[in-house]
Amino acid sequence: MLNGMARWEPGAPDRLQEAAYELYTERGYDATTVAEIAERAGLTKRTFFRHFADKREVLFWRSERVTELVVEAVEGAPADVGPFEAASLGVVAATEFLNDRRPFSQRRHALISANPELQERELIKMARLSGSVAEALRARGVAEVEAAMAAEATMAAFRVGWERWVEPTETRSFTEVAREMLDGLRAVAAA
Amino acid sequence: MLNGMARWEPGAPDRLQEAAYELYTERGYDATTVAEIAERAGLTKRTFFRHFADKREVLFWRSERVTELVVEAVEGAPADVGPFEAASLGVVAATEFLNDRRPFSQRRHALISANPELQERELIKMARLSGSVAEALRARGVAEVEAAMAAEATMAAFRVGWERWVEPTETRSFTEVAREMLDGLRAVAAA
DNA sequence: GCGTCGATGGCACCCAGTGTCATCACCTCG
DNA sequence: CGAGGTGATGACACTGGGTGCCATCGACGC
Repeated sequence: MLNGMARWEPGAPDRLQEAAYELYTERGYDATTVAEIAERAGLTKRTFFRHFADKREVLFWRSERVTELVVEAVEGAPADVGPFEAASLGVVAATEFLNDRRPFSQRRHALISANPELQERELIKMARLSGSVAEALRARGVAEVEAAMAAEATMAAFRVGWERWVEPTETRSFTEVAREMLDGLRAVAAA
Repeated sequence: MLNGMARWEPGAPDRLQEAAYELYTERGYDATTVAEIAERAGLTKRTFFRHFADKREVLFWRSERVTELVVEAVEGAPADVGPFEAASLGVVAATEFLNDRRPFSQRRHALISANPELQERELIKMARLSGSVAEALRARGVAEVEAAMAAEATMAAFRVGWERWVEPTETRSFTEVAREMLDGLRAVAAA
Protein backbone atom coordinates (compact mmCIF):
# COMPACT_ATOMS: atom_id res chain seq x y z
CA MET A 1 0.00 0.00 0.00
CA LEU A 2 1.51 3.28 -1.10
CA ASN A 3 -0.78 5.63 0.74
CA GLY A 4 -3.18 4.60 3.44
CA MET A 5 -5.37 7.64 2.90
CA ALA A 6 -5.71 7.43 -0.83
CA ARG A 7 -6.90 3.96 -1.50
CA TRP A 8 -10.54 4.55 -0.65
CA GLU A 9 -10.59 8.25 -1.22
CA PRO A 10 -13.30 8.86 -3.84
CA GLY A 11 -12.75 10.25 -7.31
CA ALA A 12 -9.95 8.02 -8.47
CA PRO A 13 -10.31 9.00 -12.15
CA ASP A 14 -10.23 12.70 -11.26
CA ARG A 15 -7.08 12.33 -9.20
CA LEU A 16 -5.45 10.28 -11.91
CA GLN A 17 -6.31 12.83 -14.57
CA GLU A 18 -5.00 15.68 -12.47
CA ALA A 19 -1.77 13.83 -11.73
CA ALA A 20 -1.37 13.03 -15.41
CA TYR A 21 -1.84 16.65 -16.47
CA GLU A 22 0.69 17.76 -13.90
CA LEU A 23 3.32 15.25 -14.88
CA TYR A 24 2.79 15.64 -18.62
CA THR A 25 3.26 19.37 -18.15
CA GLU A 26 6.28 19.09 -15.86
CA ARG A 27 8.27 16.42 -17.68
CA GLY A 28 6.47 15.94 -20.95
CA TYR A 29 4.25 13.10 -22.09
CA ASP A 30 7.02 10.75 -23.16
CA ALA A 31 9.09 11.15 -20.05
CA THR A 32 6.15 10.27 -17.83
CA THR A 33 5.30 6.68 -16.94
CA VAL A 34 1.90 5.43 -15.96
CA ALA A 35 3.36 4.13 -12.73
CA GLU A 36 4.43 7.66 -11.82
CA ILE A 37 0.98 9.05 -12.54
CA ALA A 38 -0.63 6.39 -10.41
CA GLU A 39 1.84 6.95 -7.61
CA ARG A 40 1.13 10.67 -7.50
CA ALA A 41 -2.57 9.90 -7.31
CA GLY A 42 -1.94 7.42 -4.51
CA LEU A 43 -2.93 4.48 -6.66
CA THR A 44 -1.27 1.80 -8.75
CA LYS A 45 -0.61 1.31 -12.42
CA ARG A 46 -3.19 -1.46 -12.58
CA THR A 47 -5.88 0.86 -11.30
CA PHE A 48 -4.98 3.53 -13.82
CA PHE A 49 -5.78 1.10 -16.60
CA ARG A 50 -9.08 0.21 -15.00
CA HIS A 51 -10.20 3.81 -15.44
CA PHE A 52 -8.48 4.72 -18.70
CA ALA A 53 -8.01 2.56 -21.75
CA ASP A 54 -4.46 3.80 -22.23
CA LYS A 55 -1.94 6.46 -21.36
CA ARG A 56 -3.39 8.92 -23.87
CA GLU A 57 -7.04 8.55 -23.04
CA VAL A 58 -6.62 10.32 -19.73
CA LEU A 59 -6.30 13.60 -21.65
CA PHE A 60 -9.58 13.05 -23.46
CA TRP A 61 -11.65 12.04 -20.50
CA ARG A 62 -15.24 13.24 -20.66
CA SER A 63 -14.80 14.67 -24.11
CA GLU A 64 -17.91 12.70 -25.08
CA ARG A 65 -19.81 15.52 -23.41
CA VAL A 66 -18.91 17.72 -26.36
CA THR A 67 -20.10 15.08 -28.78
CA GLU A 68 -23.45 14.93 -27.01
CA LEU A 69 -23.84 18.69 -27.17
CA VAL A 70 -23.00 18.78 -30.85
CA VAL A 71 -25.35 15.96 -31.75
CA GLU A 72 -28.17 17.49 -29.74
CA ALA A 73 -27.67 20.79 -31.51
CA VAL A 74 -27.79 19.12 -34.91
CA GLU A 75 -30.86 17.12 -34.01
CA GLY A 76 -32.53 20.21 -32.62
CA ALA A 77 -31.83 22.35 -35.68
CA PRO A 78 -34.90 23.83 -37.39
CA ALA A 79 -36.39 21.47 -39.94
CA ASP A 80 -36.02 23.95 -42.78
CA VAL A 81 -32.25 24.53 -42.57
CA GLY A 82 -29.95 22.61 -44.87
CA PRO A 83 -27.35 20.06 -43.78
CA PHE A 84 -24.45 22.51 -43.77
CA GLU A 85 -26.37 24.93 -41.61
CA ALA A 86 -27.52 22.18 -39.27
CA ALA A 87 -23.98 20.88 -38.88
CA SER A 88 -22.79 24.44 -38.34
CA LEU A 89 -25.18 24.75 -35.41
CA GLY A 90 -23.46 21.73 -33.93
CA VAL A 91 -20.07 23.37 -34.31
CA VAL A 92 -21.37 26.54 -32.72
CA ALA A 93 -22.70 24.56 -29.77
CA ALA A 94 -19.25 23.08 -29.25
CA THR A 95 -17.59 26.48 -29.38
CA GLU A 96 -20.01 27.89 -26.82
CA PHE A 97 -19.16 25.08 -24.48
CA LEU A 98 -15.45 25.64 -24.94
CA ASN A 99 -15.56 29.42 -24.67
CA ASP A 100 -15.58 29.18 -20.86
CA ARG A 101 -12.66 26.78 -20.87
CA ARG A 102 -10.04 28.64 -22.84
CA PRO A 103 -7.15 28.29 -20.37
CA PHE A 104 -7.77 24.57 -20.04
CA SER A 105 -8.08 24.24 -23.81
CA GLN A 106 -4.82 26.05 -24.36
CA ARG A 107 -2.98 23.93 -21.87
CA ARG A 108 -4.42 20.78 -23.40
CA HIS A 109 -3.59 22.00 -26.88
CA ALA A 110 0.01 22.67 -25.90
CA LEU A 111 0.38 19.12 -24.62
CA ILE A 112 -1.24 17.53 -27.64
CA SER A 113 0.52 19.56 -30.28
CA ALA A 114 3.85 18.59 -28.74
CA ASN A 115 3.27 14.91 -29.30
CA PRO A 116 2.29 12.96 -32.44
CA GLU A 117 0.71 10.10 -30.51
CA LEU A 118 -1.62 12.54 -28.83
CA GLN A 119 -2.39 14.24 -32.12
CA GLU A 120 -3.44 10.89 -33.54
CA ARG A 121 -5.82 10.35 -30.68
CA GLU A 122 -7.26 13.82 -31.09
CA LEU A 123 -7.75 13.26 -34.78
CA ILE A 124 -9.65 10.04 -34.33
CA LYS A 125 -11.83 11.69 -31.71
CA MET A 126 -12.68 14.39 -34.22
CA ALA A 127 -13.29 11.83 -36.92
CA ARG A 128 -15.73 10.01 -34.67
CA LEU A 129 -17.40 13.30 -33.86
CA SER A 130 -17.74 13.93 -37.56
CA GLY A 131 -19.30 10.51 -37.92
CA SER A 132 -21.80 11.28 -35.20
CA VAL A 133 -22.74 14.54 -36.87
CA ALA A 134 -23.21 12.78 -40.20
CA GLU A 135 -25.42 10.22 -38.52
CA ALA A 136 -27.51 12.94 -36.93
CA LEU A 137 -27.89 14.57 -40.32
CA ARG A 138 -29.02 11.30 -41.90
CA ALA A 139 -31.59 11.00 -39.14
CA ARG A 140 -32.91 14.33 -40.43
CA GLY A 141 -33.31 12.76 -43.86
CA VAL A 142 -30.09 13.99 -45.45
CA ALA A 143 -28.62 11.66 -48.05
CA GLU A 144 -25.59 9.52 -47.12
CA VAL A 145 -22.86 11.32 -49.00
CA GLU A 146 -24.27 14.77 -48.48
CA ALA A 147 -24.39 14.16 -44.73
CA ALA A 148 -20.78 12.97 -44.65
CA MET A 149 -19.63 15.95 -46.69
CA ALA A 150 -21.45 18.49 -44.54
CA ALA A 151 -20.11 16.90 -41.36
CA GLU A 152 -16.53 16.68 -42.59
CA ALA A 153 -16.55 20.20 -43.99
CA THR A 154 -17.87 21.81 -40.83
CA MET A 155 -15.44 19.80 -38.74
CA ALA A 156 -12.67 21.13 -40.94
CA ALA A 157 -13.81 24.64 -40.14
CA PHE A 158 -13.90 23.71 -36.48
CA ARG A 159 -10.35 22.40 -36.61
CA VAL A 160 -8.96 25.45 -38.35
CA GLY A 161 -10.88 27.73 -36.00
CA TRP A 162 -9.55 25.82 -33.03
CA GLU A 163 -5.95 26.28 -34.08
CA ARG A 164 -6.62 29.96 -34.39
CA TRP A 165 -8.57 30.40 -31.19
CA VAL A 166 -5.99 28.84 -28.90
CA GLU A 167 -3.43 31.32 -30.15
CA PRO A 168 -2.66 33.77 -27.30
CA THR A 169 -3.00 36.73 -29.66
CA GLU A 170 -6.58 35.84 -30.52
CA THR A 171 -9.02 37.95 -28.55
CA ARG A 172 -12.36 36.92 -30.01
CA SER A 173 -14.55 34.14 -28.69
CA PHE A 174 -14.29 30.69 -30.20
CA THR A 175 -17.83 31.10 -31.48
CA GLU A 176 -16.89 34.20 -33.43
CA VAL A 177 -13.77 32.59 -34.81
CA ALA A 178 -15.70 29.49 -35.86
CA ARG A 179 -18.35 31.56 -37.61
CA GLU A 180 -15.63 33.29 -39.56
CA MET A 181 -14.23 29.91 -40.55
CA LEU A 182 -17.61 28.59 -41.63
CA ASP A 183 -18.19 31.71 -43.72
CA GLY A 184 -14.65 31.44 -45.05
CA LEU A 185 -15.32 27.87 -46.07
CA ARG A 186 -18.40 28.99 -47.98
CA ALA A 187 -16.45 31.69 -49.73
CA VAL A 188 -13.53 29.44 -50.58
CA ALA A 189 -15.74 26.70 -51.95
CA ALA A 190 -17.82 29.12 -53.93
CA ALA A 191 -14.84 30.74 -55.62
CA MET B 1 20.87 -16.88 -37.93
CA LEU B 2 17.36 -17.76 -39.01
CA ASN B 3 17.93 -18.01 -42.70
CA GLY B 4 21.30 -18.09 -44.38
CA MET B 5 19.93 -16.88 -47.66
CA ALA B 6 17.93 -13.95 -46.43
CA ARG B 7 20.34 -11.93 -44.40
CA TRP B 8 22.10 -10.25 -47.27
CA GLU B 9 19.34 -10.59 -49.77
CA PRO B 10 18.56 -7.05 -50.92
CA GLY B 11 15.29 -5.24 -50.38
CA ALA B 12 14.81 -5.86 -46.69
CA PRO B 13 12.06 -3.24 -46.33
CA ASP B 14 10.14 -4.72 -49.24
CA ARG B 15 10.28 -8.21 -47.82
CA LEU B 16 9.23 -6.94 -44.42
CA GLN B 17 6.31 -5.05 -45.86
CA GLU B 18 5.13 -8.02 -47.86
CA ALA B 19 5.40 -10.32 -44.86
CA ALA B 20 3.50 -7.81 -42.76
CA TYR B 21 0.66 -7.52 -45.27
CA GLU B 22 0.41 -11.29 -45.47
CA LEU B 23 0.31 -11.81 -41.73
CA TYR B 24 -2.00 -8.88 -41.02
CA THR B 25 -4.38 -10.34 -43.59
CA GLU B 26 -4.09 -13.93 -42.39
CA ARG B 27 -4.34 -13.40 -38.64
CA GLY B 28 -5.26 -9.77 -38.22
CA TYR B 29 -3.11 -6.88 -37.11
CA ASP B 30 -3.41 -7.45 -33.38
CA ALA B 31 -2.67 -11.15 -33.53
CA THR B 32 0.55 -10.55 -35.43
CA THR B 33 3.82 -9.85 -33.65
CA VAL B 34 6.73 -7.98 -35.13
CA ALA B 35 8.93 -10.97 -34.43
CA GLU B 36 6.68 -13.08 -36.66
CA ILE B 37 6.85 -10.56 -39.47
CA ALA B 38 10.61 -10.41 -39.27
CA GLU B 39 10.89 -14.18 -39.16
CA ARG B 40 8.81 -14.59 -42.31
CA ALA B 41 11.05 -12.05 -44.03
CA GLY B 42 14.13 -13.92 -42.84
CA LEU B 43 15.16 -11.09 -40.54
CA THR B 44 14.90 -10.16 -36.89
CA LYS B 45 12.69 -7.89 -34.85
CA ARG B 46 15.56 -5.49 -34.35
CA THR B 47 16.00 -5.06 -38.09
CA PHE B 48 12.29 -4.47 -38.59
CA PHE B 49 12.54 -1.42 -36.36
CA ARG B 50 15.54 -0.17 -38.25
CA HIS B 51 13.40 0.15 -41.38
CA PHE B 52 10.05 1.10 -39.87
CA ALA B 53 9.41 3.41 -36.96
CA ASP B 54 6.74 1.11 -35.57
CA LYS B 55 4.42 -1.79 -36.29
CA ARG B 56 1.91 0.44 -38.08
CA GLU B 57 4.24 2.37 -40.27
CA VAL B 58 4.92 -0.65 -42.46
CA LEU B 59 1.44 -0.21 -43.95
CA PHE B 60 2.12 3.39 -44.90
CA TRP B 61 5.50 2.90 -46.44
CA ARG B 62 6.17 5.11 -49.43
CA SER B 63 2.90 6.97 -49.01
CA GLU B 64 4.98 10.17 -49.16
CA ARG B 65 4.96 9.60 -52.89
CA VAL B 66 1.31 10.61 -52.94
CA THR B 67 2.11 13.71 -50.92
CA GLU B 68 4.73 14.70 -53.46
CA LEU B 69 2.32 14.26 -56.34
CA VAL B 70 -0.35 16.29 -54.62
CA VAL B 71 1.99 19.10 -53.71
CA GLU B 72 3.43 19.23 -57.22
CA ALA B 73 -0.06 19.44 -58.67
CA VAL B 74 -0.97 22.30 -56.37
CA GLU B 75 2.24 24.14 -57.11
CA GLY B 76 1.76 23.57 -60.82
CA ALA B 77 -1.82 24.82 -60.87
CA PRO B 78 -2.49 27.77 -63.20
CA ALA B 79 -1.84 31.09 -61.54
CA ASP B 80 -5.36 32.34 -62.10
CA VAL B 81 -7.26 29.56 -60.31
CA GLY B 82 -8.41 30.08 -56.74
CA PRO B 83 -7.17 28.12 -53.71
CA PHE B 84 -10.05 25.67 -53.70
CA GLU B 85 -9.50 24.86 -57.35
CA ALA B 86 -5.77 24.54 -56.89
CA ALA B 87 -6.20 22.21 -53.94
CA SER B 88 -8.76 20.25 -55.95
CA LEU B 89 -6.14 19.69 -58.63
CA GLY B 90 -4.00 18.15 -55.94
CA VAL B 91 -6.77 15.81 -54.93
CA VAL B 92 -7.35 14.85 -58.55
CA ALA B 93 -3.66 14.04 -58.95
CA ALA B 94 -3.85 11.71 -55.98
CA THR B 95 -6.91 9.96 -57.36
CA GLU B 96 -5.23 9.45 -60.71
CA PHE B 97 -2.30 7.83 -58.99
CA LEU B 98 -4.57 5.55 -57.00
CA ASN B 99 -6.86 4.61 -59.86
CA ASP B 100 -4.37 1.98 -61.04
CA ARG B 101 -4.05 0.58 -57.54
CA ARG B 102 -7.62 -0.18 -56.61
CA PRO B 103 -7.14 -3.79 -55.46
CA PHE B 104 -4.21 -2.78 -53.29
CA SER B 105 -6.16 0.17 -51.93
CA GLN B 106 -9.11 -2.01 -51.07
CA ARG B 107 -6.98 -4.53 -49.29
CA ARG B 108 -5.21 -1.80 -47.38
CA HIS B 109 -8.50 -0.14 -46.53
CA ALA B 110 -9.91 -3.39 -45.20
CA LEU B 111 -6.95 -3.76 -42.87
CA ILE B 112 -7.03 -0.19 -41.66
CA SER B 113 -10.76 0.08 -41.13
CA ALA B 114 -10.62 -3.04 -38.95
CA ASN B 115 -8.27 -1.43 -36.47
CA PRO B 116 -8.48 1.87 -34.56
CA GLU B 117 -4.71 2.17 -34.16
CA LEU B 118 -4.29 2.00 -37.88
CA GLN B 119 -7.09 4.49 -38.43
CA GLU B 120 -5.28 6.91 -36.16
CA ARG B 121 -2.14 6.59 -38.21
CA GLU B 122 -4.06 7.08 -41.44
CA LEU B 123 -5.74 10.17 -40.05
CA ILE B 124 -2.49 11.82 -39.05
CA LYS B 125 -1.05 11.03 -42.48
CA MET B 126 -3.99 12.80 -44.07
CA ALA B 127 -3.66 15.69 -41.65
CA ARG B 128 -0.03 16.10 -42.62
CA LEU B 129 -0.99 15.92 -46.27
CA SER B 130 -3.52 18.64 -45.65
CA GLY B 131 -0.79 20.68 -44.01
CA SER B 132 1.45 20.23 -47.03
CA VAL B 133 -1.32 21.34 -49.36
CA ALA B 134 -1.99 24.40 -47.22
CA GLU B 135 1.71 25.25 -47.31
CA ALA B 136 1.78 24.90 -51.09
CA LEU B 137 -1.20 27.22 -51.30
CA ARG B 138 0.50 29.80 -49.12
CA ALA B 139 3.49 29.61 -51.40
CA ARG B 140 1.07 30.69 -54.13
CA GLY B 141 0.20 33.74 -52.08
CA VAL B 142 -2.97 32.48 -50.46
CA ALA B 143 -3.65 33.86 -47.00
CA GLU B 144 -2.98 31.66 -43.94
CA VAL B 145 -6.48 30.79 -42.93
CA GLU B 146 -7.85 30.59 -46.43
CA ALA B 147 -5.13 28.13 -47.35
CA ALA B 148 -5.85 25.94 -44.35
CA MET B 149 -9.58 25.98 -45.08
CA ALA B 150 -9.18 25.08 -48.74
CA ALA B 151 -6.76 22.28 -47.88
CA GLU B 152 -8.92 20.83 -45.12
CA ALA B 153 -12.09 21.06 -47.16
CA THR B 154 -10.66 19.34 -50.22
CA MET B 155 -9.11 16.66 -48.03
CA ALA B 156 -12.54 16.11 -46.53
CA ALA B 157 -13.90 15.53 -50.02
CA PHE B 158 -11.01 13.17 -50.67
CA ARG B 159 -11.75 11.19 -47.53
CA VAL B 160 -15.44 10.84 -48.28
CA GLY B 161 -14.70 9.94 -51.87
CA TRP B 162 -12.18 7.38 -50.74
CA GLU B 163 -14.69 5.60 -48.53
CA ARG B 164 -17.04 5.48 -51.46
CA TRP B 165 -14.52 4.41 -54.06
CA VAL B 166 -13.22 1.38 -52.18
CA GLU B 167 -16.75 0.03 -51.97
CA PRO B 168 -16.96 -3.05 -54.25
CA THR B 169 -20.21 -1.79 -55.76
CA GLU B 170 -18.58 1.41 -56.98
CA THR B 171 -17.74 1.16 -60.68
CA ARG B 172 -16.49 4.66 -61.44
CA SER B 173 -12.90 5.78 -61.23
CA PHE B 174 -11.64 7.44 -58.08
CA THR B 175 -11.14 10.60 -60.07
CA GLU B 176 -14.80 10.70 -61.07
CA VAL B 177 -15.93 9.96 -57.53
CA ALA B 178 -13.67 12.66 -56.13
CA ARG B 179 -14.95 15.23 -58.59
CA GLU B 180 -18.47 14.44 -57.52
CA MET B 181 -17.46 14.95 -53.90
CA LEU B 182 -15.75 18.25 -54.63
CA ASP B 183 -18.84 19.45 -56.48
CA GLY B 184 -21.01 18.11 -53.68
CA LEU B 185 -18.97 20.08 -51.20
CA ARG B 186 -19.54 23.24 -53.19
CA ALA B 187 -23.27 22.58 -53.36
CA VAL B 188 -23.53 21.75 -49.67
CA ALA B 189 -21.57 24.81 -48.57
CA ALA B 190 -23.50 27.09 -50.89
CA ALA B 191 -26.91 25.97 -49.62
C1' DG C 1 44.94 -9.91 -48.14
C1' DC C 2 43.61 -5.57 -45.15
C1' DG C 3 40.96 -2.01 -43.20
C1' DT C 4 36.70 0.46 -43.58
C1' DC C 5 31.79 0.83 -43.54
C1' DG C 6 26.93 -0.04 -43.64
C1' DA C 7 23.59 -3.51 -42.49
C1' DT C 8 22.33 -7.12 -39.44
C1' DG C 9 22.05 -10.21 -35.21
C1' DG C 10 21.88 -10.76 -30.41
C1' DC C 11 21.03 -9.31 -26.01
C1' DA C 12 19.48 -6.65 -22.19
C1' DC C 13 16.31 -3.50 -20.92
C1' DC C 14 12.14 -0.24 -20.24
C1' DC C 15 7.48 0.38 -20.31
C1' DA C 16 2.47 -0.02 -21.92
C1' DG C 17 -1.13 -2.94 -21.26
C1' DT C 18 -3.67 -7.45 -19.59
C1' DG C 19 -5.21 -11.65 -16.93
C1' DT C 20 -5.78 -13.45 -12.52
C1' DC C 21 -6.42 -13.77 -7.86
C1' DA C 22 -6.20 -11.96 -3.17
C1' DT C 23 -7.63 -8.22 -0.31
C1' DC C 24 -10.08 -4.50 1.54
C1' DA C 25 -13.83 -1.29 2.66
C1' DC C 26 -18.60 -0.70 2.63
C1' DC C 27 -23.33 -2.20 2.54
C1' DT C 28 -27.19 -5.22 3.61
C1' DC C 29 -29.63 -8.39 6.00
C1' DG C 30 -30.76 -11.30 9.57
C1' DC D 1 -23.93 -6.70 15.96
C1' DG D 2 -21.84 -10.16 13.05
C1' DA D 3 -21.94 -12.87 8.35
C1' DG D 4 -21.96 -12.70 3.77
C1' DG D 5 -22.04 -10.16 -0.60
C1' DT D 6 -20.20 -6.60 -3.74
C1' DG D 7 -17.25 -3.50 -6.10
C1' DA D 8 -12.87 -1.28 -6.19
C1' DT D 9 -8.11 -1.89 -5.45
C1' DG D 10 -3.41 -4.18 -4.88
C1' DA D 11 -0.12 -7.49 -6.20
C1' DC D 12 2.09 -10.27 -9.44
C1' DA D 13 3.29 -12.46 -13.57
C1' DC D 14 3.38 -12.13 -18.34
C1' DT D 15 3.21 -10.57 -23.35
C1' DG D 16 4.76 -7.57 -26.79
C1' DG D 17 6.31 -3.00 -28.75
C1' DG D 18 10.27 -0.36 -28.97
C1' DT D 19 15.39 1.09 -27.95
C1' DG D 20 20.49 1.10 -26.78
C1' DC D 21 24.60 -1.19 -27.28
C1' DC D 22 27.95 -3.96 -29.08
C1' DA D 23 29.51 -7.89 -31.83
C1' DT D 24 29.46 -9.64 -36.39
C1' DC D 25 29.06 -10.14 -41.21
C1' DG D 26 29.56 -9.10 -46.03
C1' DA D 27 30.85 -5.85 -49.70
C1' DC D 28 34.09 -2.69 -51.38
C1' DG D 29 38.30 0.07 -52.04
C1' DC D 30 43.19 -0.19 -51.64
